[in-house]
Amino acid sequence: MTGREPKWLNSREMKAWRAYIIASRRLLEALEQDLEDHDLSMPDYEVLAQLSEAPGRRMRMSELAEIAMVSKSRLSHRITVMEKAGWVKRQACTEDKRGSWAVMTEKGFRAIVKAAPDHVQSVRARFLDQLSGKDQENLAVLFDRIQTGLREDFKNEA
Amino acid sequence: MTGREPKWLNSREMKAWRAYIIASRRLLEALEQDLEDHDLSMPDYEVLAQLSEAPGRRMRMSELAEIAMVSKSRLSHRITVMEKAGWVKRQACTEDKRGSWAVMTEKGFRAIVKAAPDHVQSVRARFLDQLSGKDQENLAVLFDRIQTGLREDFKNEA
DNA sequence: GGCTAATAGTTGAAGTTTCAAGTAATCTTC
DNA sequence: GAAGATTACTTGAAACTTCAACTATTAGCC
Repeated sequence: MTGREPKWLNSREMKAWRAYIIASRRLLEALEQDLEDHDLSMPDYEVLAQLSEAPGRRMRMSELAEIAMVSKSRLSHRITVMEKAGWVKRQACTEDKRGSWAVMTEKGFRAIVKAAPDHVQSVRARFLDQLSGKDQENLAVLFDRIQTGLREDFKNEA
Repeated sequence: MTGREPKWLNSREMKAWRAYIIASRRLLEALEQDLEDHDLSMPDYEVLAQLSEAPGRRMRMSELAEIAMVSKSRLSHRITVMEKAGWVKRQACTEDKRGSWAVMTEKGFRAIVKAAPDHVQSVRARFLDQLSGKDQENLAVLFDRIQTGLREDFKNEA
């Protein structure tokens, strides 16, 4: 199928990959743990943060799913849970009757406003503070490049 | 609780953080998808890869959980599934009767040997090839630093 | 030895995510 | 204007993860 010699990783490559993947896993773990104080997971935080910044603090489900990088199905389930928590409400969409709005409640807004500074502080302490300004700039370039590279499917290339 | 001014992210910080977190999510997604051809998730791959390199291709559950970075409970469940797939077997540990060995079967070994080159190729194409040698070295340093920083709980510092 | 504490691992239940299928409305096109 | 395709979203079931509780064994200690 993949007719390539299995070119193994050299020491430099191995170090880069392992440092990245292990640190990333642990970093995410730590950030999730920090957020637990606010009864939030990272994806849930992202959903609420995006919603809080949307005009009228409401957003169509599809758009919210896209921008928060979760599947539509997952968002739907998650919104159901958040509705029970009283953080959001669903509202029928009159312009397009197939659609529905996710609308942030006052309670939901208070929750995210309370969580946000702690989360930012957590990101800062655990990630940004470990990097110099120059490091941060370099990193942004590298990861933008990686993301761009993902658009091509490497298997379909000669 | 956290008596700090909510120091927000500046543009440079925001770019670094968002580039990193978004690219990472998508990268992981892509790698997972590549592995699907072999009916493996990344954590399962990690478990089997570690097992395949262990002496006698067997390892105590606790050690395996630790080295593959999964919880003991999760590993136990996962091994149950892998047992059904015929990739590993559990074996009672005679030295310590509380313990048990996860032992890789020949079939499991063939599975990981088949998956490994593709996975490495996938890591290479999607991650390493986007970085120069110097980039890779820098990255290893940065992420090692981040990981080290995680050991301290930032909330307990003045 | 015998008591307690710690360790190794499993288990079942509860919560979460994914997947495929379903409903309902809108768009397309002839 | 009606058939067929597409879009928006939800749903239920299956698979997976987490969590707390549980069994069995070993280690520490007086």
